[in-house]
Amino acid sequence: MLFSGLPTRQESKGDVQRLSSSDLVMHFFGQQTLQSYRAHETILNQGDCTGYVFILVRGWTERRLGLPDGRCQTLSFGMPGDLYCTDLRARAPVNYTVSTITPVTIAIVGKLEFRAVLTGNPSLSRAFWREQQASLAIQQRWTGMLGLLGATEKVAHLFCEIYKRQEHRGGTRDGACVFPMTQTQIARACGLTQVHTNRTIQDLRRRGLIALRSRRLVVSDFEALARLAQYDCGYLDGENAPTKAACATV
Amino acid sequence: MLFSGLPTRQESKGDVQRLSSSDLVMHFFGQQTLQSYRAHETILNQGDCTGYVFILVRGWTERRLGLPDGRCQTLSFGMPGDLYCTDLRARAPVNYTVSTITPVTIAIVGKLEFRAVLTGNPSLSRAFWREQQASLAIQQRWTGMLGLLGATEKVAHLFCEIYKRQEHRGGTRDGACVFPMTQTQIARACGLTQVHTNRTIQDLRRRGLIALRSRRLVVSDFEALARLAQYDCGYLDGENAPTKAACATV
DNA sequence: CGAAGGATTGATTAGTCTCAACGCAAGTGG
DNA sequence: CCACTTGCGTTGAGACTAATCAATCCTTCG
Repeated sequence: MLFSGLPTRQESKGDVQRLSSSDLVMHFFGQQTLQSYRAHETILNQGDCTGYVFILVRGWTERRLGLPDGRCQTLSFGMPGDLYCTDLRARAPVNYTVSTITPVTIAIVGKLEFRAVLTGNPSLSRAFWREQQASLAIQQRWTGMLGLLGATEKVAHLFCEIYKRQEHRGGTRDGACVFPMTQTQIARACGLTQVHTNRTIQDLRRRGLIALRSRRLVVSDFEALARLAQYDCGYLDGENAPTKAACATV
Repeated sequence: MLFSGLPTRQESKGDVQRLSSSDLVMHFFGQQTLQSYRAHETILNQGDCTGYVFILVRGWTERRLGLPDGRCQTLSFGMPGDLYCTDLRARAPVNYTVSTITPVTIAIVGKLEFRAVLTGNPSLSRAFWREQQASLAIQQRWTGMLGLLGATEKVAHLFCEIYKRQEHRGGTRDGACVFPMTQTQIARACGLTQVHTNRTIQDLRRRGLIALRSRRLVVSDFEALARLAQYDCGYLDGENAPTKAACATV
């Protein structure tokens, strides 16, 4: 989300905390390499060591964790502004695989250069840190969801997250947004079978909570969906306090 | 893990990447406030906004995510050296609850002060960043394990993780280590029922993979346990490359 | 128009949860 | 020192969720 202002250029003012003032942007956009991928290609392989940071500029990606026995689980979906390979040590291996869902453009910045820019730029540095905090928060939330929600709730939660993340960047209209993932990909993210995911989605449709067709998601009643999914959007931007959810005493 | 050298003082040399040189340590240990808790107390509440960073100095903690409906899921276990509240913005809310498993001592450092020290100290700053990366890696791994492992594998995976994390700080002897969590707490971490966790542990015992009694875990054959759990220790220290696990093509 | 990938349906099975007890050990108060 | 309490671990039976296997249908795209 660090560079979420880049593609649309709409956050450039009024939000002091976010960094999208053009001089910061230019630090990278003057010197970077852009690279394009088609859908269903692999950008990074689990175990790779690269000297670059990857900034997703256009398109959607999927970050997966592979197990020795071949199974794999999606850890997060990426959309423009997301970063990969943020471990700035020169030869740090990544412990996930990143592949494209749609056609994708990424900006590649050398880690050395990236570090140099950060060092000379406290506000960029702070934004970078915030970005990292947000990733961790999302990942924690995802852990929670997988651990304690049932199938319907999980899928609903994913819909909520994707919808809200797009709303943040102004990517929603009339309760609808882009949703390029197939049911198989949803399944991998929710730790379910593709078949069961299908039945789950049908269930959500029948209840009138969502519509999903031709790569678009329509959420007519977000509140209802969020209630079902126990979704709490507080974690996405660290600004709003999350609800102080009751939690059984240990 | 940032300050993992503190309690035992055994990493102070030879490891350039880790920071435990006493001058760095003193930055905090000269000025901090120490605070003690008994077992089963709450240190931080989901939704709290504090101006402090918490450094776990002694004991074990549990970080939980609570849902509106009261259910909760453990996100990670904390042991000496772990940090909480690393979002350095003054009034950032935490989106998890931290409570003690054993008696605990924590060091409390004001965020302003913490930031100031970081700013003047690139190597500490880098270590802090690494620490954050490690948390994210652990959280990703946890997400993966909840999503795709079965009950037995999950529990085995948790045992592997706890064992390895202690091994890193020299906390193991003859394949044994401290393990203060109850079966209920294990269950909350693995997204299982306490009852089912119990049967699962019995199963692991019967197979001769572990022994667990009076708050100690004995792992006679780590390799076997790791194989069952699909455990790959590469992610704990970013130094070793994780295995390039095969991952089905998208 | 045919091929391929994605979505849907049905029948069956495996894994996990739920509910309900009971056992055992450590700690507490009389 | 014993009776009581409390927390943790263990066991059993039955219900239910989600996985598996196997087709079939629909849509998109070359």
